[in-house]
Amino acid sequence: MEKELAKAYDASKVEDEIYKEWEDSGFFNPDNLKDAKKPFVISMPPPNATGKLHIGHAMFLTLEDLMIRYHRMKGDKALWIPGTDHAAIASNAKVEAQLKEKGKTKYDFGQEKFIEEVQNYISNSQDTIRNQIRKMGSSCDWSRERFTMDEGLTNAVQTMFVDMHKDDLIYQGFRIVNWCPHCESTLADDEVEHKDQDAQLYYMKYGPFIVATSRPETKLGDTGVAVHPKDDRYKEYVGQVLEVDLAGHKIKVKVFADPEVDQEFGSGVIGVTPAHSQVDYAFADKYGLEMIQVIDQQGNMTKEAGKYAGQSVKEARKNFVKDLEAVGLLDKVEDYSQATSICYRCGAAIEPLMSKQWFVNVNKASKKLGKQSLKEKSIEVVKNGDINIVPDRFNKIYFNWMENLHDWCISRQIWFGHRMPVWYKLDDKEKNSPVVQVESPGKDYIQESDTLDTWFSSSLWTFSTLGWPEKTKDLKEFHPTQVMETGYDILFFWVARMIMMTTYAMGEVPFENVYLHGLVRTRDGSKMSKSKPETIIDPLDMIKDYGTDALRLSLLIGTSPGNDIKLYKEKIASYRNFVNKLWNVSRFIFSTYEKPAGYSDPQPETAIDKAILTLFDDLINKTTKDFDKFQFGQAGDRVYDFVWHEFADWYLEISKFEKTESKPQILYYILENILRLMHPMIPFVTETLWKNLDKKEMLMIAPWPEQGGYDHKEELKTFRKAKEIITDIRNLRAVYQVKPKEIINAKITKEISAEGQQLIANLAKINFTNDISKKGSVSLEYLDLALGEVIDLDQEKARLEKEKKNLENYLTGLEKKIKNIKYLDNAPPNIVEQDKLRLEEKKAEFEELERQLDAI
RNA sequence: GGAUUCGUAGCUCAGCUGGUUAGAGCGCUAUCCUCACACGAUAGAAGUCACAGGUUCGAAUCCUGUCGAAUCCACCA
Repeated sequence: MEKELAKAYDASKVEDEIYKEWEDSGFFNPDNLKDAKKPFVISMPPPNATGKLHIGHAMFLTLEDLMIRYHRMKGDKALWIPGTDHAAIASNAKVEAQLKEKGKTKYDFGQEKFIEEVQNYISNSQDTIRNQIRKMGSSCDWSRERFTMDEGLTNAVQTMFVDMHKDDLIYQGFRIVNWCPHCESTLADDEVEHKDQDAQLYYMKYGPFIVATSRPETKLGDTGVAVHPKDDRYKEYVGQVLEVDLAGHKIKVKVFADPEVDQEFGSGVIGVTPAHSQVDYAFADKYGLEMIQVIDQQGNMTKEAGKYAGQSVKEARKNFVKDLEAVGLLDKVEDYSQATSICYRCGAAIEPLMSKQWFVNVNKASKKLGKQSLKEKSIEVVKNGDINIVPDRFNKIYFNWMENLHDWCISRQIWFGHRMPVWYKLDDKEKNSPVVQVESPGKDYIQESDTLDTWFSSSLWTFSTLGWPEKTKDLKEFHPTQVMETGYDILFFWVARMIMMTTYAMGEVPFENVYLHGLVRTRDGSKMSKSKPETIIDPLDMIKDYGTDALRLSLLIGTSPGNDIKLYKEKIASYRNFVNKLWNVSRFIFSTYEKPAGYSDPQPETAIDKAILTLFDDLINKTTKDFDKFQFGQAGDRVYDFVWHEFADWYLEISKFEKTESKPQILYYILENILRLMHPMIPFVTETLWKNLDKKEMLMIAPWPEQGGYDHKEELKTFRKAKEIITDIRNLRAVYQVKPKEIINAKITKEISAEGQQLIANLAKINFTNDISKKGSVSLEYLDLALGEVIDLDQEKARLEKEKKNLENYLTGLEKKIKNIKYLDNAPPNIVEQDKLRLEEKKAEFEELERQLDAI
């Protein structure tokens, strides 16, 4: 023992120092784990380099660090690769917002200068984030840290693009895409959110029809009218081309019949606007309709919109409706709830627009994928078990999404992001003849100004971080990775795309297991949001107040894979209390006993010794199994219970009077192995306490505990029985308000071992004597207790009667069960055996109760 | 319109392939500043496991339906 331990554990005093020792040791880097062979690799989901960590990050850092530390202790070559994501759209938006505060826009800077601004901003955020990851105790390999826009990863992105283009899996296409007028960029289908909004449905007179629409202004670009083939109301018009006058704006529409049309909705007539609706575009394709674009990329009306040209969509709608009304073309307006598309980043309404973009073809068979498409391959590797998703209900969700996947639009019109390796001749204004290669083809070429979807680069994350496309040693040794741990909210955005891109590029899966955690929510179950700052739990504040270990436990215990958790201060505080309990257990052991020689193989002497070692063996076994099955919450719960309610509450208390040579051995043995078992969950306090064991090596690389081979079932039973008797006596004391210090006389009425007597005497404050006064005495199984004058015999009788009744009911049920022939025929023998034993035990208890009642 | 999850003590949740009289933490009640810990100790109260059926010797656990909460997917003008 070097120094006295403080009365209470102060996390803030030790955590930074301990982290530095870990980091300096070099063991975060698996190359320094000398005897380790089997790789265990996790690629850290790279946080967006846009600000600071939130509680969701704390969640994944806790879970991933737990797995990494567990495997490192098990002797695996544990590698956790950290990194950050450039988060193209988010970074652009953040910096643009900052500029706006200064009254400027990105156009004041120009693309080059603006990108510099973004880079400055990102590099600041990265520093913050690195420190915060350290604060959580994360044992990741900083020497391998990557950034989605560093040189290596940029090379990977461009190489991938060129490869896929060669294989026709990336192509340029002119079609309807999701356009966010606020971000001024395209979005992928899954970056669009659908929300029901209160809207108006306008019924307008439209030639011979009435057409219902929520967006009247788009009707200016109509080129078709769709009705149902069986709708007799409109039969005569099908096949005709009509000229329709919309308050002075003339359009030509071709009438056609299609079974897709719902006769019940609106008027049963659809005005078809191919340039501004996905559905209508499909119609146009099928029936050969013209396309007229009436809305531009800023969300304003084009010159095709006639007198409304230049107006915003909103203005145009108002004015157009007014005009319709003026000439009596507006039939009626109804309120209804409309499923509107909004941008998942900024919340602006999405405009479906025609545009030339780059796409990943998910349906085209590829030689590289054994003649399967990206989609088919991605489904296959999950179906055949190459990838295991935890919890498995997400399999279904994954398959459903994959099966319905459309081509992925990967080009974005924002300035900051990966430039595409695409070049056009200077005079190719329409961008019709792209040259796809990493290097510029020559001076008379300019590079495509669009950038790539952020998820394109992150989908390469597991292998680009290991050096791909170079054939590096790391790539060979550490890919595929073992676990991808992330939130279920990015299953599609990220996990699915990693599977798609990695199976193509590497011919293998990116990871063997996917562990999906839930979202951290507020106490009432709502999402923590920036608009309600009081609901946000800042991990750094919690670390300051309660320590990192307490925060980590609060994110582990009581959680299960895929399920959301509610987090609040009181919860974290209760785990702070646990950490302090562990601290004081250790403090007691260290200050009471010198470290005994040879304690790693303790020799139990008493029944209690044997019982606690048996329980502890079981704990080691179950914790290991739970970790292997990703049941971290359960593992935490179990260890918590053992430490507090078996080891501290009973064994430690017993060691205070049952003085044997075995005690210091066993106390040190169990304590040391508790520190090992709990290290992956609460690394700081365990490593700090470990120092008092004077070990050569740090706990972080100490071997994972193995069972000691203690299996003393009889002694365990004795221990349980003793606890029961002691609790019963304590209960009586409480009921009759015997002073805690007062010693009760008792006579033994059945055989009871000397060890048992000692336990009862000390823990229930009993003095054994044959001379107890009959008055005010009560009989308990094994004992007659004299409770002095305090006892109320009537009250005691009533208490016992109640207990007897309970037991009687239970016994009746059990007896009936055991006599049931069907039960005997069907139940497994061990269950029957168990029940018979229980029946005997309870019968004995019942008889004892009767005896006690007679005595009163 | 498809799909999923959840509904267990006042609150937050465990309970994995059906087998003790259903558990924990917080809160609550009572007694204690007992020589590791008041971030503590001891004892206790508290649940028809949403509801209704079914399968089974046996159901909180499996199946069906109902009600309630939430989430995801989807091109309803």
